[in-house]
Amino acid sequence: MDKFGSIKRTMWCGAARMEDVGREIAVCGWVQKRRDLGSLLFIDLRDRSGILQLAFDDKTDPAVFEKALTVRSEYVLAARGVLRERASKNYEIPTGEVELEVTALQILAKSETPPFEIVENSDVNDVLRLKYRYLDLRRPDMARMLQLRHKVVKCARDYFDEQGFLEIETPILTKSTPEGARDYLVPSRVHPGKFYALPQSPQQYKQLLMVAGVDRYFQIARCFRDEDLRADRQPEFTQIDLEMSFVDEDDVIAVNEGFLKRVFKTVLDVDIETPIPRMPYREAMERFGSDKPDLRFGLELRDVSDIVAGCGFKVFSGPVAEGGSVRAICVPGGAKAFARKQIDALTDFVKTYGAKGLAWMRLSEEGASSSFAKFLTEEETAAILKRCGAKTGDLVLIVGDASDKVVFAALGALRCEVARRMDLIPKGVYKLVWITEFPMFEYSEEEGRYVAVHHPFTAPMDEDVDLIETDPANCRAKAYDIVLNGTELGGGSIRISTPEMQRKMFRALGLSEEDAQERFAHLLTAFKYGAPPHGGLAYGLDRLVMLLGGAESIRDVIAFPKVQNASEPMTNCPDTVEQKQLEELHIAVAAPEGE
RNA sequence: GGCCCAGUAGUUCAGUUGGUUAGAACGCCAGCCUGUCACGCUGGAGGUCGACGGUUCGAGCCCGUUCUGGGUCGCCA
Repeated sequence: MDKFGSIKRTMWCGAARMEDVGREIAVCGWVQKRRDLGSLLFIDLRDRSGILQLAFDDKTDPAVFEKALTVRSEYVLAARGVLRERASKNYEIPTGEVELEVTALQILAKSETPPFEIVENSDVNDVLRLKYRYLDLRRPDMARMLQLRHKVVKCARDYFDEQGFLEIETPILTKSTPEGARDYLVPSRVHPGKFYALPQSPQQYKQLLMVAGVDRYFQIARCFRDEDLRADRQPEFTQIDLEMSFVDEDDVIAVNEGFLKRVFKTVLDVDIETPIPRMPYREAMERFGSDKPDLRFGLELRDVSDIVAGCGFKVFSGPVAEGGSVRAICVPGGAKAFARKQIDALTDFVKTYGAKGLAWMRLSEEGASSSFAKFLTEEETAAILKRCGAKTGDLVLIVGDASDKVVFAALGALRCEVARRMDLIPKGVYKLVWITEFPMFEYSEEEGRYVAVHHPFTAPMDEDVDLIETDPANCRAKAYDIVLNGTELGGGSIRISTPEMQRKMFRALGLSEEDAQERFAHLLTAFKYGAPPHGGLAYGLDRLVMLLGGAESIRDVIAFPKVQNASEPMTNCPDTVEQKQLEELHIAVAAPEGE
C-alpha cells in the first residue's frame, strides 16, 4: 500500500477528452475492471464522474506494469501519466477516445471482492444493496441520482433566494400534537416522563415565522412520520417547505410555478407550460376517481347512476338507493385485450379497494358478452353504452357501491391499472395539474367526528365560511395540491390567521377549548399579536427527485433509506440500548412478547 | 393488522411427475495471450436449497409453522 501524497488529482476520470491529449494529468478512483492481455494491461478507473481507461505496457515501464498486475476490482488507485489518443477507440463512453499512459501508480487501498458487482442497472436484491449501501452508491446510476438530488436542492435554494425567501431552520425536537400521523417520540432526560416529538412537518413553526415578520421562509426540511412504508414513503423524508405572508392562493401558486419551470428546465431541460392547469377536487374525483389524477391518458369515469337507479338489477340499483353511485370506464380496444381471465384479475384488483365486484361488457366483433346485460332492459344497456361512448371492440367496466368513496377509489385505481396493462402511458411526458377547492373536512368513522382533510390550520374558502358550522361536509378549503403524472408532488394552503377562525376550526374538529389551548396555545396566542394573512406549500423532495430521475422507488433517491419494517440493514437500527441509558431516561421496557 | 409475491453457489437465476453426485451465466482463483473495452482461451474452487417440524423407502420439489424481504389495502392532518 502506498502513502497518499505524491500523486495529487488534477482531473476527474469522466472529464478527459481529445482536447486534453498530450497533457500530464493525475486521476484517483476505484478499479472498475482489469483487462489483462499478457504484456498489455488495461484498467478502467472509476470515480463519481465516470470512467477513464488506464493503459500499462510491460516494455514501457516494467516496475509500474508489475504493480498494476497486482490490482483487483475496487482497489483504490492514484495514477499519473500523459493522456493519449487510443489506438482503438470506444465510442460507447464519453472518455472512450482517450486513455492514460500511466507512468506513476499508487495503490491507496486494497479491496476484498465485493459482495455484488458494482455495475450499472444491477438487479441485486434490496437488502444486500442496503447492507453495503456505500458499494451500491458507487454504481453510476446511483451516483447520478445523488447528483441529480443535489441539483434539485441547489435549484430550490437559488430560486427561492432570488424570490426573497430566507432559509431558516426549525427545531427537530418539538411538541407532539397528535392530529394526523403517528409521531416519533424522544424521551426527555431532564423531564422524567415527558417526550419530544420529531416534526411531521415544520407547519406550526413556519406559521409562527410569518407572525415574526419573516415574510418569506423556506427550508429543506427533514420530516418524520411513524407510519407503514411504501415504495414512495419513508419514515423520514425531506420537504422543500415554504411559507409567504400577504398572499392569496394565486400568489403562492405563481411563485411555485416559477420554481417548477426552473427545476424542470435545469434538471431535465424540459419546458413546462405555465400557468399550470387547475382542476377543482370535485371534478378530479368525478372524472378520474382520484385527487391526484394522471392526465397522461384518458379512460375517464362516467356516472351512470341515473340510468340504473330504477333498474331490476340490485347490484346497480341498490347502491344508488343507498346514496352511493354506479360509475363506468370505457376501455377502447379493451374487448380484445381483456379475456375473461384478465377481467377476473381486474375484479380481484378492484376488490382490494373495497369494491364488491366488477361488472363488465365486452363489445367484440363477434358480438357482445356481459356480466349484467341480462338483468337490464335493452334501453338501459344502450343508455349505458351511449353514456360511455362505447364502440365495437371496447370494454366497459362498472363499479357500484353505496359509498362514493369506494367507487372512486376502485375506478380511479382501475383506470391506472388498465392504462399500465394496455401500455397507454406515454414516456417522457410531464402532466402537471393543480388540484384546488379541497374539502375542509372528512368524516372519520373511526373517530366518530370530522377530521381535517389537509390540516387544522387551513383556511376555508370565503364563500364557504358559514358551512364550517352548518354543513362541514360541503365546506371547501383554500388548499391546493400540485400533481405530476398521478403523483402528489406537494400541497399547501392559505392558513387561518385569526384566533377567532382558528377556534372555530378546532370546535368543528371536536376539540374542546381546553384541548386546543393545551396543544396549540403557542399558535393561538401568537395570533393575538398581529398575524399577517399567509399561506405556503411543501414539496416531497424525494418524490420530486424520484420522478425527475425516473427512479422506481423513493429508496433510490435517498442515500441511506430504511426497508419496509423501518429498519436500516447497514447499521442495523433500531437497536436495543444499554440499561444505563434507559435509566437515565426514566424508561422501563416491557419484555417482548414470547420471552 | 389483512392480502399477494419471492427466498437454491459471492451475484442473477434454472431445476421436469418426489428418485443417482443440485446446474448455467457472471464473478472469484491459477495459467496463457500486445489494443482490450461484456477481451479471448484452458483449468479450478465455491451449496446447511432461509429456518424448524411433518408426510414418504426417499424431499430443493408435497404439507404445516416460522423468519427475511418486496408490493399493496388499512394507515399516512
